[in-house]
Amino acid sequence: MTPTAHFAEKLRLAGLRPTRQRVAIAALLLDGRHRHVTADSLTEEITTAGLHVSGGTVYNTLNQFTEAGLLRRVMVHNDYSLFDTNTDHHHHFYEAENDQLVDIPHDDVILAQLPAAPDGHEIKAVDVVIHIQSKDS
Amino acid sequence: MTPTAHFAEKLRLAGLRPTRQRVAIAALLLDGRHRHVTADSLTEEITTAGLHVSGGTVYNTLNQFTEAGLLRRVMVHNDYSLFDTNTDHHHHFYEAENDQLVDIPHDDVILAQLPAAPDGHEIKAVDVVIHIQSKDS
DNA sequence: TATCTAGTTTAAAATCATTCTAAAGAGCCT
DNA sequence: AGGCTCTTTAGAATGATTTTAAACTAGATA
Repeated sequence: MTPTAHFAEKLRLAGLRPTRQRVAIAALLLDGRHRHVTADSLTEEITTAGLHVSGGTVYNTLNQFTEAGLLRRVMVHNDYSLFDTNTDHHHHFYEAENDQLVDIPHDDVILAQLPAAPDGHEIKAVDVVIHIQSKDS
Repeated sequence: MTPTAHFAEKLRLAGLRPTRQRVAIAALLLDGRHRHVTADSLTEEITTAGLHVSGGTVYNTLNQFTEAGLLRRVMVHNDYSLFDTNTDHHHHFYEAENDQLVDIPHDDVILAQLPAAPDGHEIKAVDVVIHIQSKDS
C-alpha cells in the first residue's frame, strides 16, 4: 500500500473524505511521531514540504481531525490552539514562561480517587496539567 | 471599617493601588462568593450596579487581580478567558456542550502519584479538568 | 469515460476577544 | 496645594479563527 493510500484509508475510517489537502496533512501529522502543533507551525511544515494549503483549510482540518479523534486539543492558555498528535491518554507539564509543553506518560500520574460526574452526566476525559517554572525565577 | 476601605486595604496588600475602578470591581468579585466570570459577564455586573468601567480597564483589572493571586484563570477552552473567584486549590468539571464549569472540592480528587518536575523546574500548580457530557448525547 | 452532486478548498473579508495608544484623570507623597 | 507617577479612557490596532461565495474535486452513476 502506498503511503498516500494508507493515509487516505485512515481518513476514510475516521469518516473524512480523503482530499488531497487532508491526505497531505495526515501524512505530516499522523505518522506516529508524538508532537504538539499549532495552525502556524503546521502551515510552516506544509510550506517546507513544498506544498500549499489555504489558511482556512489548515484550521478546518485541524478541527476535523480533532473531532474525529485523530488529534487532541491541549488547553494550557488561550493565545492560540495547540494540538497533540498523541491521542493516547496522557498528561502534560506546562511551563508558561517559555510556552513549553511536555508530555507526561499516562502511568506517571495516579488518580486514586475521582468524584462522580454530576447527575445525568458521564466522564469523557480527565486532563491533568502540571504547571511548572524554573527554580530560579 | 467601611466596605470600600476594606477592599481598598485588600488591594493595597496585594500591591495594587486602590483606584475607584479597582475597588468597585473588587467589591463585586472578592466578597467571598465563589463563581466564574468573564470580561463580558463582569462588564454586565458593573453596568447592573449602575457603574461604568472601560473595556480596557476590565481586562487590565482581571489580569492584575489574577497576577496578584486574587483571582484564578481557568483553562478549559480558548474562546475567551474564564476567571474563578475561588483561589483555593480545587478542580473542575467542564461540560463543553453548555460551556458549563463546576467546581470540584479539593479533597474529591486524590493524586496518589505525580511525576517529578523536569530538571531545574518546580511544580507551581496542578490543574485537573474532568470533561463531562450528558449521558444521552 | 463523461456527468453529476455534495462536500471541499480558496482567497479575501469578517468576527471577536484582547491589547495598545495617547491624552486626560486621579492616587498619594511632600 | 503641587507634582510625579500610575491609571483610566475611548478608540484604534492586533491577531487568531471563522465565514463567505465562487471555483474545484472525490466518488457515485450511467
